[in-house]
Amino acid sequence: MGVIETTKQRTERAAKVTPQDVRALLPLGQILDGDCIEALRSLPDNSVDCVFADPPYNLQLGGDLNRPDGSEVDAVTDHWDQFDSFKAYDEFTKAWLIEARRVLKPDGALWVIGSYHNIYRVGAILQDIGFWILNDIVWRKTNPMPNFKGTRFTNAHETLIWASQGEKARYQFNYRAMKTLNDELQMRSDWVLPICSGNERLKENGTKVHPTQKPESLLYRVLLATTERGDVVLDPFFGTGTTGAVAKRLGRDWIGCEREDVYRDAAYKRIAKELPLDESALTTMQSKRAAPRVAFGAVVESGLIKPGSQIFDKKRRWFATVRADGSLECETPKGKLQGSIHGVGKDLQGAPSCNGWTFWYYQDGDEMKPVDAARELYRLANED
Amino acid sequence: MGVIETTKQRTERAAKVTPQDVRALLPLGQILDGDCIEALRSLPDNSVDCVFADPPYNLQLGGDLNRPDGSEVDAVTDHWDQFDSFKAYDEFTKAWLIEARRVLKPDGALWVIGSYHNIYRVGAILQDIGFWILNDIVWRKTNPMPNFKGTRFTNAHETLIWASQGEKARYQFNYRAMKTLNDELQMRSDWVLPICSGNERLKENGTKVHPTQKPESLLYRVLLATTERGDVVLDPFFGTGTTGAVAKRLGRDWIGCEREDVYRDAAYKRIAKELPLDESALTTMQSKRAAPRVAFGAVVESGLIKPGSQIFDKKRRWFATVRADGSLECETPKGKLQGSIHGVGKDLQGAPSCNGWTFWYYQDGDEMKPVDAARELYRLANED
DNA sequence: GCGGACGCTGAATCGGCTC
DNA sequence: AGAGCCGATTCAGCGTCCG
Repeated sequence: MGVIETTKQRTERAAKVTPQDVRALLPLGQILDGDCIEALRSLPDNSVDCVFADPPYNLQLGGDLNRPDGSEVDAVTDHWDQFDSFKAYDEFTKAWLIEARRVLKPDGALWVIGSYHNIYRVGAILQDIGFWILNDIVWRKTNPMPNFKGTRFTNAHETLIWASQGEKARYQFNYRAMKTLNDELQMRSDWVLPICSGNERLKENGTKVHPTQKPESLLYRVLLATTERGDVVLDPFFGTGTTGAVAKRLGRDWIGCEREDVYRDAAYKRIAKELPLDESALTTMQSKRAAPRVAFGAVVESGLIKPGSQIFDKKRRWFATVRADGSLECETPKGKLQGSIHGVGKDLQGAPSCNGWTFWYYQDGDEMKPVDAARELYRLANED
Repeated sequence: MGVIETTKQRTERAAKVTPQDVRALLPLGQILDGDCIEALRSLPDNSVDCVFADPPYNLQLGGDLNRPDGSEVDAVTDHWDQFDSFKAYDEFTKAWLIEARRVLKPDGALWVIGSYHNIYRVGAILQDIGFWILNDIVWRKTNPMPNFKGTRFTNAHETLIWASQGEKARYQFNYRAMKTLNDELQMRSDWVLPICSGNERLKENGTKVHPTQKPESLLYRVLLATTERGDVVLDPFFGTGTTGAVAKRLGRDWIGCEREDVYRDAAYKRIAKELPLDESALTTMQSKRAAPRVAFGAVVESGLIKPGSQIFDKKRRWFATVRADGSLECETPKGKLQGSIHGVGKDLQGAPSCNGWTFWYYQDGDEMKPVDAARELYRLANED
């Protein structure tokens, strides 16, 4: 299909323009007025890191809806047809998703939130046009509205879809920050968060400004998990600007689209009051992947683990001699093994792979310690 | 679209045959062999009350996955989960959904379970052909498989869609039984249940018979919520027969479709061992007036205290039968008492009030334990 | 017999860089 | 572009075995 572009093609096209060039063209910190699809069309290709979208849920869309060709959908009839309505909603959804995909960088990610009324339409279409679902997330509301008539289950959750540009596309996931946030357990796909109420809920003369204002805690988790400081977040259905407020607080840049004056005004006021967190607050836990790489040889060279000494696995089943260049030598019944701490560990266990840093131990006085402890010491001693 | 029939048309067509006529034509308690769509075609129109479907998820897994300790994950690589494309999967999905819709009575309901790999396809298609979504339900797993590589959120839930035949169609919802089961709070759209493991998991020579066996507690809640005694439940992807086993226990009739001999054999054996709960256990709370004040249902659902079993006071002066929704029934010289554990305890003693949790005991092996002990166990197993 | 250590496993779209 | 290498990464539940 013509709308689908491979990750490779996108990467090549993106490479023609430098990131600095593109960033300079972006209306950072602005809310684009007018129709969302038209507004998206004004933005350059491959230019934002994250799209967060909270599209309309209602399938009886009234005058809010234009087909991709610009014609207006007449959905307001007494006998409006369910199937016509799905068709119109699908066209609208496909149009904004295609624009979002164009604007998003090849290694950017899309978030969409919805309920059972629309999320199956949205999910199927985003898969159709080439997005690759990474997770779906359930926002479990601590305080949902009850089902007053007792006719169904209390609708106590909404669904978010997180998707990359394609199956092979890269994406940002701050694993360590999420694990830290969740009490040292992996963050799960179900998030328990209260709905937006109290002081956080924007009100004008006692009535809520926007009917579906999302809680900041939800955006906080989304942005902390899948963006970095300085990233650009685009929200095509900006409303009263929850995305912008949280982005500003977390040191991310933002762009919004919103056609209603009332919402835009409220959002600008709200975001102006928001203060970015300072440097130290924004520093999050980094995974080992992001730590500077240290060769085992450097640890040996530094003397933390001595050449000629023996290292061994936790149960002392295997012993190996450390050589001057950081390679290992190990006598086995089947012959002599030699190689890296990883390779020898792998071969000894007959495993598909091995992290030598945690597999091997060395003797330090009375204690045995994983060689990873020596790497830690090395990093501390050689910090910039 | 040709495949769509209005609720009115369906009702008129159904009226030509009496319910007794249709029921006599049904292969109750049988697992139909062969292709699911062909098998469904052999069933008459408008004849079953509920369809529960656990279709292939179309996982599209890449290479092997190893745990951090090097062991290999036993993934779902069965041939029945392989499809060439979204298009092929969609065609398959539409075909079985259309047949399910034809077989289902006009006031029947459909349940489908899936993950993010397939549920958006399924949800959009069932809307397209005229089903009307009543709720989506999130099964939050207490013990999901972790994300070993630290690349995404732990995939800790699956999604169920519950749909009627159309926007105006009637459907069965046992509101009172659900509220009783949930400690006198409305049952929510997120259900916290463990995955199928331990003795419940069917094994042959130490290996699991089916890679994706669902927990009985999940089917228990589905059938208790949306079917009545004597209803016919059809499962087009029967597997090892969880739907049939729970249907039999709850006094519902069932029909299955399954093309794998191994699964059919295991299912027949399993269901043969299952005993239906007796009359009193199956009588659930119907009206508000008879409503028990307390929540004992979740303990019953979890299997810690079995529906149909007897509980008794410390001195074994009184005995009561536990019903499927957590209410009690007790024969006395003065007549039959029914209600919550608290209400029945109170009436038996002629006391102004009674804490049923400490009044009632259940037999656990050789020991008798207060039902509060089972509540403790339940809390421990379901801590948030 | 009991408590703790250890082992196994579950619907999973589960790397990234260099050469 | 594919192969090779480096090395990061897991939670709850249940069963078994050992002291």
